[in-house]
Amino acid sequence: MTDTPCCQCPLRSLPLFLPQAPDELALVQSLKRRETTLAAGQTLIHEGQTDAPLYTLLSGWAFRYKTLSDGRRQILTFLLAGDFIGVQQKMGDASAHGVDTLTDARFCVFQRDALWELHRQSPAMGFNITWLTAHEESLVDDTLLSVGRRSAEERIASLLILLYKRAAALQPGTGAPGPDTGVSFPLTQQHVADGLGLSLVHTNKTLRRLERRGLHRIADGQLYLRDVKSLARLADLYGDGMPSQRPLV
Amino acid sequence: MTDTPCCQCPLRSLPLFLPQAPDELALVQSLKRRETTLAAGQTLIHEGQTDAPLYTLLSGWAFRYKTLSDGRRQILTFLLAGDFIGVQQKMGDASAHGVDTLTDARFCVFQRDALWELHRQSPAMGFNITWLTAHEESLVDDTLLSVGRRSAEERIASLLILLYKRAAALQPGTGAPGPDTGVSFPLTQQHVADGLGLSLVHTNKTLRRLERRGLHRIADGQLYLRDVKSLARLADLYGDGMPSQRPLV
DNA sequence: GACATCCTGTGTCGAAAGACATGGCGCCCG
DNA sequence: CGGGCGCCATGTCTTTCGACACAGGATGTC
Repeated sequence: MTDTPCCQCPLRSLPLFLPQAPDELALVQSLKRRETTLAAGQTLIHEGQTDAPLYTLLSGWAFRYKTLSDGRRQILTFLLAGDFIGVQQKMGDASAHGVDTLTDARFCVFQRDALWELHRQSPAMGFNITWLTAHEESLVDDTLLSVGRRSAEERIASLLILLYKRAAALQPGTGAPGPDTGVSFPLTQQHVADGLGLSLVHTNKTLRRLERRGLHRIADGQLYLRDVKSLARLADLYGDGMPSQRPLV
Repeated sequence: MTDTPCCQCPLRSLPLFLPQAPDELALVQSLKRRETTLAAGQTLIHEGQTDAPLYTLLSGWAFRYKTLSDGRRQILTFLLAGDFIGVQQKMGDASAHGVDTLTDARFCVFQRDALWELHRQSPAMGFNITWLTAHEESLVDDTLLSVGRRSAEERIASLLILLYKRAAALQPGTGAPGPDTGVSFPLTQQHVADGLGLSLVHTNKTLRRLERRGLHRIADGQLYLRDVKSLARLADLYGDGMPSQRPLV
């Protein structure tokens, strides 16, 4: 598979992403080093790695995580196409979190000083980076609320809805979450558990309970929300509509 | 109390903060609207508020939080002098969080479009904003690891160490955390509980247990770390030294 | 001074979630 | 084609943490 020029990036034609001015696109292109592909279950950035470059996730799923020394793992956020990776490790510092793939995934690789060059050469792109970073933080904020204050059922309901929305926004043609429109859902129950601060067993039992109550269904790597209303009520999410348009670097 | 020009801001003379070029300082000054003071326990930004301006916390303590509709509250991060507030709000719909003060606090108020103007007029300041936003996210990441995967004792040990370090870095003359050098600690046990996803009662009992074991002491609004080694081991923190230098907007 | 409020401290009890064990199913692979 | 492995499922038992109840000290206020 050969690299695609930024201006032909298939992501950019999705309605989820804001259009980019040609000169900004050229700037991004100039900072891009190459593309790279990783199989499912591989590590893109090791926890504690010092010299990780910047990436944009082009396709597939991944996740950021931290672990304790005895192996306990917390997934911080799930990464979908369009997510920008690596801003958090402050320049020259060790990356505080690891990044692993959930599926086969393709990444756009930027040179190390791209973060500064983007700011220097284009205030608009700098602003976009800030936007993406702040957005990413708000995802962590939401998860922290869940893990800190929601019950296991509520956490799972919340996760299913939020991931469904993000995945659907990347799947052109997926309309409102209906009982029979599925989105790709590559997480194992272990990932759900690690993302919500639950044990694997308890996650399994809770998922089964919700499924038996007819709230959702997971089969063949697809997630179906069979009763969004009930899920949203459970999660205490007054979730309006689809995520708003966002920049793409 | 009258406003202080940015160039005389007492924070800037602290070794914690990077020095700023004069023209950047002038830019920040030009976007500053005024200063404002809030008493302890007041709300600076309401959850769900859409048009909040940007702030820098000049002195005192505050915290960001989210609540569920039945009142359960999760504190996302604690804010200390130098923290920049409101980047997430500018992004529109998602994740409004509230900001309340813990102590009397003084804020620097910026006009609403300061975020964009900083990027536009100074790439270096834009980069600083990104840095601060990424840093803030890494604090939430740490908390999420705690709340998701650490036991109550471990969470509290971790919180005490991290807050101690942040507070000490703002208190010139505070050296290494010793058994008898205290830092200001204005949190009630309810705040600790809400920051760690614990109940008030369980927080109280856990704090008392650690205190009786001689790991720390809290008295008269001061926090003393009496056995940093043990605390760090408990928290699984390979905490090196003081926080590194950071920009100040 | 009587009272109200806020914060801390403790005890008992129950519920939610974790630990451990075991089994089944699909899949890959030698 | 049998064995190993990863993931899902479920039962039982234990632990952690939360809910409720109540008490005491400090502070503020009328």
